Amino acid sequence: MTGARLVDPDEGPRSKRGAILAAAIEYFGETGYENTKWSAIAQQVGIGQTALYHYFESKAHCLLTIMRLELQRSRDQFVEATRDEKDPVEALRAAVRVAFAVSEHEILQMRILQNNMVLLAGTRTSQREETERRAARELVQLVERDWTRLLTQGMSQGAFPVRDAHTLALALLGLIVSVWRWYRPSGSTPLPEVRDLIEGCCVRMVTE
Amino acid sequence: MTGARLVDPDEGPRSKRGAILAAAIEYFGETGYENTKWSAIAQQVGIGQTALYHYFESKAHCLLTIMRLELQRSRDQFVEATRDEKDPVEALRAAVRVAFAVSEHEILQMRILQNNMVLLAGTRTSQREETERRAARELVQLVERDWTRLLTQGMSQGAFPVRDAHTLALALLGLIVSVWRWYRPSGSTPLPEVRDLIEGCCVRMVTE
DNA sequence: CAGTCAAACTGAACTGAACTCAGGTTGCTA
DNA sequence: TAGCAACCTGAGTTCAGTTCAGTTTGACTG
Repeated sequence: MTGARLVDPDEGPRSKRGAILAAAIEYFGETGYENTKWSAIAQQVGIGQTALYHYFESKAHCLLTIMRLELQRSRDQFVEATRDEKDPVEALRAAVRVAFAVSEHEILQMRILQNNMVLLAGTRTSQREETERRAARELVQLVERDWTRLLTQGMSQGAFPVRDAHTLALALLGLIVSVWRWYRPSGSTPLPEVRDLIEGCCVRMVTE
Repeated sequence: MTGARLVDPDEGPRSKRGAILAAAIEYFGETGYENTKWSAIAQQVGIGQTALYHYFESKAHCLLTIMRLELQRSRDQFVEATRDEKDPVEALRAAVRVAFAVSEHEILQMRILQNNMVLLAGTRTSQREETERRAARELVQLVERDWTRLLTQGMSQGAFPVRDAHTLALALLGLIVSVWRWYRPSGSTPLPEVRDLIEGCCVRMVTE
């Protein structure tokens, strides 16, 4: 476990960093990043707007932190779920299932991640923002490599027909994360049902 | 053909609306919506910033127009490509192929659409923005219904195993449009290759 | 070919949300 | 109980998007 909790271990006892992140996840996830006022988060936490700058360099820095934390968490989960699974098909199934084993807060974080992916492309002007951005980008590439490796291993073992593993990995990832664009806990299809359908799709996409 | 050209038929001969849309697609697509200054588009077109407001109520109104136009165009293409195709599998293949039969400018528009989908969720305060937003949302729902119908028909004909057609349609759509998040014409994998891979994935997802 | 009018445009001023500044307060540690 | 780092604040700044109050352009009419 690399560790991706909202509460950093090395922060003071009266720090509101965790509370700010929690409030930001709520607002950014429900209302959207552009649509939520930075000051609304301050109000929710019960501090003045300017106090936010004690913890984050900017609104974007906060967003990037949320995205990086979620990437870290989901990657850790992937690694743990697939580590000692020898059978490629079972490894793939485990990877998909763990991607959908999320709390309501984590659903919001995935949504935030998907809706603001574009932020990871261009470089940031401020120091700490750029650091978070690079870390997040790095994690995205790691995740892509993880999935690609899972596929190449399956192909070399003969479990999957040989195809462009990297592009196929991007396709699998695209399919899985696209769910967070439309899925709502209040919706008509429960998550386990979605999960099972997507799991089947992923397996069929790769095998045969 | 419903018609989704950049140049509206009922606009004056010295109108710069088309030029503004073209410039906006370039900037929003390459640099991102938030990252491009509204005034940069004015400069590109060769007018003052305030002249933009003669054509669009706001920067967001321009963006929503671009998104609506692209939705309209791609839906028209889908309808035309699948209209008189009886075989469900062939209809599916045709739908996927036409989704990837796009110009470079249309690739940018698809990217813009994907990166700003979140805008279609919340209501807009200004009149014309809200009109465009509703039109775009309506089109999204039509597209989802088109794909769902394609699947239900295939299922009732026994060409596809019976599954939750709507969720499966969302999955197919998610898979296809996710390509525009990472695909670059300058990248290593050419679009026809991507198209063939995705086409195969879609067919395998749905059949068997 | 002068007059008219709507379309097209402009510079200056306004707005609001993100952010900076110049300090003030709190409570843990020694 | 003194020091000091973490934590916080109100007042002010910035800047992109937007509004305002007109001015220019050119197609069409009489």
